[in-house]
Amino acid sequence: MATIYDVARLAGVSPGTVSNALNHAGKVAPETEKRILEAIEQVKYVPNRMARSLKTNRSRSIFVIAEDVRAFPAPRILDGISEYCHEAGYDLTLFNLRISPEIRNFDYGLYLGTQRFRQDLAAALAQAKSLHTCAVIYAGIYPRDMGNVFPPLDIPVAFCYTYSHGLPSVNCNDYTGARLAAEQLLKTGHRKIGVILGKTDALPTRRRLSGFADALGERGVTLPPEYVAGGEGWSYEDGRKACRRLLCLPDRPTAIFSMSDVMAAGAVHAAQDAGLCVPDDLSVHGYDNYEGLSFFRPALTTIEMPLGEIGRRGAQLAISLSEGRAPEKTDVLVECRLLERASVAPPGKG
Amino acid sequence: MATIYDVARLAGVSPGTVSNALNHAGKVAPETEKRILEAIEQVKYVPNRMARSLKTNRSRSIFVIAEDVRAFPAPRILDGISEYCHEAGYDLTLFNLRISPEIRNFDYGLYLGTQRFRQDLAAALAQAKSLHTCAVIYAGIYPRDMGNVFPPLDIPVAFCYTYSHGLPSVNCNDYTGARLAAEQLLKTGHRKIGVILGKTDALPTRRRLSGFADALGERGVTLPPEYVAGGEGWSYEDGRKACRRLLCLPDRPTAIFSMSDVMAAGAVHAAQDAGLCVPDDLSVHGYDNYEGLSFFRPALTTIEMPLGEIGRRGAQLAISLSEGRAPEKTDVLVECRLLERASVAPPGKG
DNA sequence: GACAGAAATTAAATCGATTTAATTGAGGCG
DNA sequence: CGCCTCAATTAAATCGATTTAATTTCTGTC
Repeated sequence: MATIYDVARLAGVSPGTVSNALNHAGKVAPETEKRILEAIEQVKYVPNRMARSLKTNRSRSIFVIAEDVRAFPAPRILDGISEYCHEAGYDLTLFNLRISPEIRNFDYGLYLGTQRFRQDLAAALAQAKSLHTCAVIYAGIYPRDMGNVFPPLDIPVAFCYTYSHGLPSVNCNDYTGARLAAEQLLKTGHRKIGVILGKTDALPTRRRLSGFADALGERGVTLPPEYVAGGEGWSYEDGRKACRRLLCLPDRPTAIFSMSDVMAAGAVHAAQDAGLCVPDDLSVHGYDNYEGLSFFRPALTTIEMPLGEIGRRGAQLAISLSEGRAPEKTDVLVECRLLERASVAPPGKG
Repeated sequence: MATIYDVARLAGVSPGTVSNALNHAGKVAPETEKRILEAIEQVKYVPNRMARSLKTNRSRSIFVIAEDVRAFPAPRILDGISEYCHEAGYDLTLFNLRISPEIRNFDYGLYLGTQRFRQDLAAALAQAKSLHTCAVIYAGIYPRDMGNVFPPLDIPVAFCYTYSHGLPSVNCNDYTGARLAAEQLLKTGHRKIGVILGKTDALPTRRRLSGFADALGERGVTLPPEYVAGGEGWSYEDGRKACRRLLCLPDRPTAIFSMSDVMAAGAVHAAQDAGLCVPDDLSVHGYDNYEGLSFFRPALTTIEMPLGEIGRRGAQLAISLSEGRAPEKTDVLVECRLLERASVAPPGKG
């Protein structure tokens, strides 16, 4: 590998001048610069980032800790992070916590309190320190407060799809997202609308519920307590069970807003099992735009979360922070988007 | 940040001794080591990887170039790579080429020949060189030969889910994978079996076809030319069209082997549109275990590709290479696994 | 008690860049 | 012509680790 000394010798200048040509445009005479550039080309010189970072104490690298890189939502967030980092000239080191699917579904909340999780996180952060990374991005699989488990750190941190005390974070606006769903169902003509909640104690559940109820209320539509089902979790089975409950009601809803697509899929199947056709007899509105259901029939009308944007904004936040620019807002909320597809139709057709 | 000098001063030794304690077990007297370890603990010393790598000229890092980190199969491959790297004490720098979904579906082959792709790849490799990364892993979205576009490199490279001339690579065994599917259909009692091909010129298509035909042949079952459909692409629509064709046959097959799950989904819908019930009237066997169809009903019987394993073996290969150990095999094929689900049943029930 | 040899430790050089302070050279002006 | 200024360049120090060669300390033996 060619070094800056090789380039300097070939161009007949000192290493300092080569460095100046590379890093401080205008400090070197044009014809000298030209000679240097030619020499660089000739010996195929690529600066050694180790040496540079050692001297400058700035690595131009971002350290991403992902809870589970394999599954939704991580890949899309990672894509956004990677895109922004690339544009900003940073490179990206990835650390996957590898929270297994079993843990995700069954004892995720518990897991975060375990010794094992703390150790893995500590190992990740030690690696980040050791690499003298400019900033850390923590990308969660679930919006929640990491306050109890994230140790204080002397490197700037941004949280994507999670948050932690007052630290910078980027999340979806669940309140307005749920409003979009409500408005869509109202617009389509529904007045008797049921809701399938996510896990009750989860923040997104509460925010989505309040957005949804507010939007209904503004149009004079009430949400009776018996129309609100679910609350145990986010799974297919949860959605199925909750939908069955709603369908047993004497005056059953004509539409259901499910707080996740996976639960919506369960709800659709429950309706079908009860002999109902979706959307003709019952409309089902999802949330997430979960890619695991891209071939689901009927195609789910849903709320798309801008995960790529979350990653991009997270990276932006992290890089601003590391460059000493204080961001104007540390708690960024990005807006969701309605995707009109086939699972919502006017009521009373069937 | 504490340095090795701080530790040395606090422990009353020289920096060299601290370094020895850390890197050459047994070279330092036990009680000295204990003092050093305490000092490290006390000042929270974490070695500076820049400085270490600069001196040793070994970064203990792996550079992963992914064609599209957002979508199948990259996340699962990345997970495997990340797992192995972590175990081996390497860190992982990610570079996403960001091949967009439109390009993937329409002019992917063409795209690889473009100036733009070459430039992006060159940028990635320059970054890898600049970071003095130990090895590069190229993770494709599609098994094919990168020979025409991958420039010669002075860093070891391993290819995952792609290959390049005689360079080390890890792929799925398409031949035995397709045999598994054939054996499953035969075992279930089918004798009239149609095939929906992937893109004709793709290597997986040819390998899967020959495995499938061989397995049938060994049991005395022939694969008449009119039972082989598709060949244009891998999409839902391709599967749908191909299935329609097969169902129009005078003596239509009782089972169909589709070379991708997405095409299998199209095939199932084509059968349903033709008034057939899957699996009672027609069995459909998929390939890939594509997660986008995890909620598809009927659940697809399919061949699972061990993508995590591909990543793990790729990382293993890359790290062996970088440490100067020549791997015994440079063209690794990992075995697929049959997933029995609901879309395959004995014939003649309907 | 002297001395060889082994064990433990250290001083100093080094990796490849950046940066500061010093130096050189050119041009302008009285 | 001499002096000052400004631009361009360079020499040398530095970042924080590892490593080599040198040095010190310790042990055992005759």
